Order: sequence, then C-alpha cells, then structure tokens
Amino acid sequence: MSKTKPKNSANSGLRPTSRALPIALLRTREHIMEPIRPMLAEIGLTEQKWRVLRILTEIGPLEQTAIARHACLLLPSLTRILSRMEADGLIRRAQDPDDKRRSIVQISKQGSALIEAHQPFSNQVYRDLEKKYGREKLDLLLDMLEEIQEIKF
Amino acid sequence: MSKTKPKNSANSGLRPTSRALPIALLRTREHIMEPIRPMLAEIGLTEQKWRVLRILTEIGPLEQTAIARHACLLLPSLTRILSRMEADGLIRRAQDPDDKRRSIVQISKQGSALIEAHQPFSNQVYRDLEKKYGREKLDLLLDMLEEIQEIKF
DNA sequence: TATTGTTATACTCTATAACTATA
DNA sequence: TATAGTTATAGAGTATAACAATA
Repeated sequence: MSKTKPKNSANSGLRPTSRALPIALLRTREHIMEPIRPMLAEIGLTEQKWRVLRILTEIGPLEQTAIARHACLLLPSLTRILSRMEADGLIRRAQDPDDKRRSIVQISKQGSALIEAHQPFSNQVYRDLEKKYGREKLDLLLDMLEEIQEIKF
Repeated sequence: MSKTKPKNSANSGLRPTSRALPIALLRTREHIMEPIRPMLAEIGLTEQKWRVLRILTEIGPLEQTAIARHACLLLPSLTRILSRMEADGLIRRAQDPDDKRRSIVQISKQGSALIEAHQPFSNQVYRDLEKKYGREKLDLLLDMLEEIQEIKF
C-alpha cells in the first residue's frame, strides 16, 4: 500500500528523479525504444533519420525549417542528415520556385518503401503496448502529452 | 468537436507522429526543456551531467553501472563524463574495498552546492508547470510514465 | 567464466557563429 | 534588414568491440 520512500541522504526538498518530468520522459522513451532500436539498426537508420521519414510521410513535401521543428532537430544537424539521406536516395530536395531561399524536401519512392516495409513491425509494437498498458490509457497519455506541448512557458 | 485530420498524401495506415509515443515523448521533453536549458548553459552543465548530479543527490554514493542505468547513459559515455566531472570537482570516485572492480561515485560539496543553488529555479519551473497544467494531472502523468517503465517488452 | 569499468574508434548529434543567397 | 539554409568548428554523446583487473 504505502510506497517505499527512497532512503537518501542529501535530498533536501528536491523531487525524486522519478517525479522530475524531463527525466521521467527520457526514461520512458528509452524504455519504449529498447525493442525498436534493433529494427532501426537493421535497416541502417538513425532515430533522427527515421523521424524525418515519418514526418515527410505524414505531412508531405516540407521545407527544412518545418522539418527541423517537427523532428526536434537543429537546422545545421538537419542539413547534414538530409545530405546523407539524399545521397542514399531516401529523400529529394528541390528549390522552391516561389521563394528561392527555401528548399522543399520530399520523400523518395525508396524512402516510402522503407517506411512501408517497417509498418507491420511498428504496428505490432504499438499493439503490444496497447495490450500491456491499455488502449484507453495509452490514448489518454498521448492526449496529455499533446496538451503539455501547447503550454506557453 | 471533431478533430481535424491531417490532409496528407502517403499516410496509409501509419499513426500520425503526434500519436507515436516515442516522438510524442521526445517533443514533450524538448518543450519542457526549453526554459531549463539556458539555466544549465549558464552553470556550464550538460543535461547528462545534470542528471548524474541529481541521481547522486537522490540515491547517494553509487557504482557506475547503476548510475548509467538511472541516467540513461552508456557506460563508456559515463566514464568520460565522470572523468570530466571529477576534474571539475563535482564528484569523487573511490574504489570499493569489498569488490575492487567497482568504483563508488559520490557527489562533492561543490556538486551539492550547484544542485542547491539551482533548486529555487527548478522548483519555480515545476510550480509554473503545475499551475498551467494542473497539479493532479501532472501527478497522474508521472504515475502513468512510471507504469510504462515497468512494462516488460 | 563472468563482471566492472576503461580505452579505442568511428560515427553522429549539439550548439553557436559566420556566411551566402534571397526576400 | 530579415529569413532560409549552409558551412565551419568545437565539443559531446552513441555504439561496439577489445581489454585489464577482479570476482
């Protein structure tokens, strides 16, 4: 019934790390990613590249500043990542004719094929999570996470 | 009432990224970290070093394998991080007399002082979050995150 | 034989600033 | 003047393997 308190020494008034949101989010993410990482390693994609492909699949052709925002990447990082992905044939870049500073990034057939080939695995991981955690609770959690992201600090 | 669906092209049966838990967790964490990062930069700590200090404060002297697990770091990364932190006087390492393979890491006075000096800021960020998001909801969210971390995949 | 931690290596990401081209 | 993206650079983290010391 009663939770065991950490028997610590110098913890004067600081929340335990399990109740510190940034750390809790990180640990949860690491835990969730554990079964997913071997799959990404197998198809030779970093998590970052994977996110870029997912976002391009979801939204469609997109300028780089927007991709960086959606994928939680800095623009200089994205530049390098996209160069490599373009060389690997996963995406294409084209100058925006209306604003020549912009370049529009689009997923390639090969990139789409990679996403599609992975989809059964991804869905299976998700179903497993639904089964072990509960569909409604998972849905609620995703709602709650979205709501936090809308807060202005 | 009805949620607006993303008007995308090739999104055949894949969850939107906002409903993919690893991405949602990452975005939420980035959003939360935004006001915290300038503070860390000011005191010259990376997020990783900050986590190590927090964990040592919470649990007390700890061997490196355990720190790595709690802080979501690989052991080789931790080795380098601790070397630097030891040189900077933030932690101390001592060989475990009972098992000479192990080394026990302990936070130093200077490290504790850094944590303490930061505490008002940390608490303020947390209160701000409670105020804008709701204390009960935040507590529920932390409970839910802890529960996910206990799932066996 | 297995475990703790270190070292080595190659790759990747982060963070910041300076820069180019365009608006 | 401001913005989109690139390049440069220094620092840091990731991932894997090999290793030494100890159990």
